[in-house]
Amino acid sequence: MNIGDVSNQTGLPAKTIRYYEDIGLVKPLRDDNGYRRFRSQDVHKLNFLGRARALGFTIEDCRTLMALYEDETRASADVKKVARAHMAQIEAKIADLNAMRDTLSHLIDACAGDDRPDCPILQDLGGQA
Amino acid sequence: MNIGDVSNQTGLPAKTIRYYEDIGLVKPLRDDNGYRRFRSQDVHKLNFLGRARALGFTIEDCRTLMALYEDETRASADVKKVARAHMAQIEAKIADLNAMRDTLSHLIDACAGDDRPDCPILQDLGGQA
DNA sequence: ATGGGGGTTCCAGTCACGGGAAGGTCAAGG
DNA sequence: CCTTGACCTTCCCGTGACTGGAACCCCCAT
Repeated sequence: MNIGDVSNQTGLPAKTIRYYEDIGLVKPLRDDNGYRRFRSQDVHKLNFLGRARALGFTIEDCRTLMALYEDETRASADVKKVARAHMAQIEAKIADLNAMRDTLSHLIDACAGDDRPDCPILQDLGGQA
Repeated sequence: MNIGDVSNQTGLPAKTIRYYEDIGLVKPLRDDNGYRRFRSQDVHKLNFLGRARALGFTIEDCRTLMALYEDETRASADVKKVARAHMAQIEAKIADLNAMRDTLSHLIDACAGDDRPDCPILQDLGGQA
């Protein structure tokens, strides 16, 4: 399989797949003409990576998870630890964003949104809250 | 005021303040020795920027908001528009993160987290959901 | 004179790619 | 045989909003 087919099958852009090879996440073979040749196990790996990335794991997390995936003697505790650390990050981010949203929501509600210059949003940013 | 004092007053790292000058958000004067000299209006601007950034506005949004802030003839509608667009982005991000968190939460709950290799997290990532 | 705590510039790195240039390869059609 | 067009290759630059660090200057106190 060439990179275009793999891209279609996995939904990952060809650029991304090349990048993943660059950083050693996947190691396709090469044809005589220099084209990458992907085996089914490569495609499987890429699907794994795509799903992990979709869950927000960093590339380094993905590397760790892949290693665990391929290690038959792994302990599921190690996987869970990575997942929990990541979820903590996500929850922290959600909390941040919720705080922003709440503040913004109040400010937006308080703003007339007409052609006059008075604006509680700018007042708040300017420090006269 | 030198940059260190401004940094203390605004809570912004000196590096960040220099960066804001670089991209034209603030224009402090210079002393004869080359040191930046910040007037109170510069400090005020930096506080404005700090608050806007804390609400998650991009630098470009900040530039726009600052321009509106300094324009006495602005229409509050323009400010509100920027704020609403930003809030939409935030809500989209929250939705994404909530979806990730929910999926992760289920997977983490399902994982024994012991010394055995069986792991529903890896199974899911591997495509055997 | 020396030490320490300011300040300055500039360059490189972050993260996970994306855009685009310049060029090689392959299969189909005229 | 030639061309066209769709592939593929590498390489380099840009993203956003900074952060770290090197190398150097300035000023005051001891």
